[in-house]
Amino acid sequence: MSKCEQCIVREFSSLKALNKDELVKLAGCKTSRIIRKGEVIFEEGENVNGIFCIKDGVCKLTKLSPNGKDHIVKLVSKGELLGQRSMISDEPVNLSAVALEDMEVCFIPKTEVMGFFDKNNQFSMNVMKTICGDLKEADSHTVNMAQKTVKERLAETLLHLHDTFGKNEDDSLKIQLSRDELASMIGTATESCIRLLSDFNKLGLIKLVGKKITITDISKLKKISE
Amino acid sequence: MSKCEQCIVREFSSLKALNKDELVKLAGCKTSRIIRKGEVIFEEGENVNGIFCIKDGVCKLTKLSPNGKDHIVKLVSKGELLGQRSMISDEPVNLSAVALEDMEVCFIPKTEVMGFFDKNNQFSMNVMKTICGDLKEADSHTVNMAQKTVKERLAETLLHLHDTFGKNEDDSLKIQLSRDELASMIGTATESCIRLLSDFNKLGLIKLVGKKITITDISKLKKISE
DNA sequence: ATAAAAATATGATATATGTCATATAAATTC
DNA sequence: GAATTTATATGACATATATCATATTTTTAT
Repeated sequence: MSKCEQCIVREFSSLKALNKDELVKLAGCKTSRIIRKGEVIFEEGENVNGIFCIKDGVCKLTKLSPNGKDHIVKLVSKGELLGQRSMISDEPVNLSAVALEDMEVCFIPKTEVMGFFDKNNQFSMNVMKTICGDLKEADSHTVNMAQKTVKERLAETLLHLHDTFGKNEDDSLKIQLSRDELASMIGTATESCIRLLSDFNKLGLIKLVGKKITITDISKLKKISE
Repeated sequence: MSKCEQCIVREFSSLKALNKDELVKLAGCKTSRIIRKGEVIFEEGENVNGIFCIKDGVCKLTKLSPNGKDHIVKLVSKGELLGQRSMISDEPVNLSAVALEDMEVCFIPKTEVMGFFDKNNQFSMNVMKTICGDLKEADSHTVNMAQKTVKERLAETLLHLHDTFGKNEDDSLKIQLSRDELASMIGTATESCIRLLSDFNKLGLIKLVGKKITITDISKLKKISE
């Protein structure tokens, strides 16, 4: 069992507030897991009873709509925590988590986290601020979905992927989503998504090579995203 | 200055965790305000520096979209608190609050609330649970906006208004929204909203008398909302 | 009470987006 | 490495929704 004290990603999450003793205690009760691309970490409605700390990799948080389509609510990556809302609400998770790449995640049981929560004020404050940030973002998403066109949402999403995950040496977006996944992030049909990508390509805003997307004109994309 | 101890609505919010001493202290620093229908409580981007406790009335929380349209993110009524997220994030508010009816609200300065927050565990836990509930709801809204049709969203919203605010003696919805406001809740053009209401009316799902809306077939509406 | 303004309603039309069909390209399996 | 499956791409068409125009009703102001 690796030590949490020496884990770098801890510094990126609420867990950075924990002191040495707490980290030792944490290391003693956490369990580590390798999750392959496409595997499910947890499913909507499940009782998770703890939180996951992402040591490496990226996953999507999805919610099933009554029309049978999955909607990607959020992408979560290295250093972030999963399942905090559900733990605090004391409810099953409302979203599913599925790995977009091979991942390494640690599971921390609820009892342990709640202990830190009670005793370490900075930790609980960090968690709260994270959740408040998520709420602000979620409201903003709702408005985007309700008021923007698919084209605007696609432009915005491409820029968001660029800003959040960066690019490879060849300038293509580091995060690789299928057209289907991209469509389910912006809330449209896969074909519509493909068509608009193709339009952006013809307009010289992006370059498509196989599955790779390269943004070639950020400012015009920004203009389109409004 | 009225006493918080005797205020009934306190029981409906996170404030119910406060003890007698805390309530006396609260009563000493809170300020009460009457807000007329249509008046703004706070505006997106403003520094609010405290929270509002709604003693009476209902308001809408809106966010301006880049297309110039306001989107109604949430309706908030008697007994609920406003501005919690902003206070915890230590950021300007991300939503505007506008009264839908005449209201009575109390303002509690941030310093005071944060004091309770630090010392009263139950209070901070209540606030967190509220915000977690908001987040769950917001994610669900996002998915609805992204995946459901306008018709489905209208049906769902009517049912939600019915469940949340109840009905008058004549069975019409207690909460009165203009067609414009209803449209800005479901994220559509005012004309589309009016047209669909008219369709629902012709199908016998609702009854329209002036501004009043009466739901006459809940189960069919539920079916439409999916 | 009357005039003016705003809200509601409906028609006509344009546009965005979804759906279904089919072709091609890429990835996976045997 | 060929065969099969899956993902991407594009066309044709249907449908949902937005926009603009105009009529009617309701509310507000004088």
